[in-house]
Amino acid sequence: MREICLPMGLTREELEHIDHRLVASRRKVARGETLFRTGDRFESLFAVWTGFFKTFVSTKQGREQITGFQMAGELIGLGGIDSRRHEVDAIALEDSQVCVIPLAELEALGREVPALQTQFHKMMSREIATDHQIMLQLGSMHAEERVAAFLLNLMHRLQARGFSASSVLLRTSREEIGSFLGLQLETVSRTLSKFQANGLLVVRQRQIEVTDQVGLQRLLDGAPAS
Amino acid sequence: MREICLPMGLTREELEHIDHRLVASRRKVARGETLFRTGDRFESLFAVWTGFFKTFVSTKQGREQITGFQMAGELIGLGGIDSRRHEVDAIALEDSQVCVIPLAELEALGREVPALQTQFHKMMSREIATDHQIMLQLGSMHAEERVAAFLLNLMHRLQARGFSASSVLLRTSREEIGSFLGLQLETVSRTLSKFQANGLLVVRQRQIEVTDQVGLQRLLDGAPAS
DNA sequence: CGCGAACTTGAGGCGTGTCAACCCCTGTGG
DNA sequence: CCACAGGGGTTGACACGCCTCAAGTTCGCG
Repeated sequence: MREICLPMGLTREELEHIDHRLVASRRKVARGETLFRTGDRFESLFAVWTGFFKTFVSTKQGREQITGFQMAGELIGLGGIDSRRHEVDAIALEDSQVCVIPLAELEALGREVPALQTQFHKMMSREIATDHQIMLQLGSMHAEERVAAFLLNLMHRLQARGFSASSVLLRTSREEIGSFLGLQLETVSRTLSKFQANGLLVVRQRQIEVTDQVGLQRLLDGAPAS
Repeated sequence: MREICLPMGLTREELEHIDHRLVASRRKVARGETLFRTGDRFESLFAVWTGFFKTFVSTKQGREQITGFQMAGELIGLGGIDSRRHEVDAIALEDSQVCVIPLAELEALGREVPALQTQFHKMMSREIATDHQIMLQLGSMHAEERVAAFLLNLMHRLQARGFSASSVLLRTSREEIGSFLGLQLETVSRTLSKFQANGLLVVRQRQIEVTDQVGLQRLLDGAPAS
């Protein structure tokens, strides 16, 4: 399987056609390093190749809201196309590599290769649908439901990439999880402790062993917490 | 000025080329009527032509989170492109008309008219950026800040369409505002009453007269409520 | 004109925020 | 190899903002 940066259901010929034209360059981003900042001029999208990122918006007063965590195969920067300025900060949470995808190139190639165009639209659409689910969490769920949803979502994405079905190594601090979920870090910590007390999982720092995935899911399906 | 459904910075010739090919049909949607439901097969986007809509996601238990209110010139259904299924319900809040835009047509035309393609990408991107701002509200703002942000956003969008700068006729119930902001309807009502008591605005049912827009903005910029 | 939905307002409870103390890892330098 | 520093994490006590429940009012619509 050829290495590609946009994981798209394209034929081999289409891939040959695209590949080196689309991905202008690779870029390494060390843990803690900033990929781009809010207000930076937008020219390219970034596809995560290896590693893990967070993106966040902030208020003038410095409050931050994490808008997403991105792993291999996911795009960063889609919100900046409209204004030609990035509207989030993007920071690597571990040593990472990204593919740089100039938007102008992507649009031009999309005109030649309809399957690429369609794939791009699907990826934008998926981000919108995902964001709506996050709104649902932030707007209508209690702390335990939010944390359960966060863990399950992370597990599903890791499983889709071939990682363990039950063991999750968080790349994020409690504070970052809290910022994403609209909770304080203490609430995240307490919730994880409670899940452990209830036999749903075992916490060891950032290593989470989920022993009862069904039980976590049941929290989301309306079962009252015990 | 010719009537168009995608308000795009296109030349006259480009418009001639597109218009009747792109907009397959118009559709009237009466107040309270459903445009589409979650799970419905996705084939077309909808551009609001006249009127006002809400979109919302729901949990299995029936909790609802409104993900947005759409007015003239805004697209509905972008989140359904990826899965080919709608991922929200869309309901008209007043008698409305929408343009039906088959996605296949839009993509095909986008290949012929780059400016249309770019415009479409911008509109998807704008939805993403907007959603991030909503996450910021839901995740990190207090009730008063959320209501202030909601009102200011509504005023800006109405002003951009040539409506009054200070008088807003809400098309939404307190409950719908609360669902959008992650608050209970009583909290919305109380907050509006408090704003009135503080001289920021005058509430008469769904008619809001904003008498101190700067004061509302100051609430968002970190001034403590009085 | 009258019914029901929408809205307002109050009282009290609860979930999460806030503040603080302590612990546990990790990495670093002696 | 150990001592130490420091950030990240856990846990407790308390406060408070918002939710919940309830009653009463107003308005819109049939």
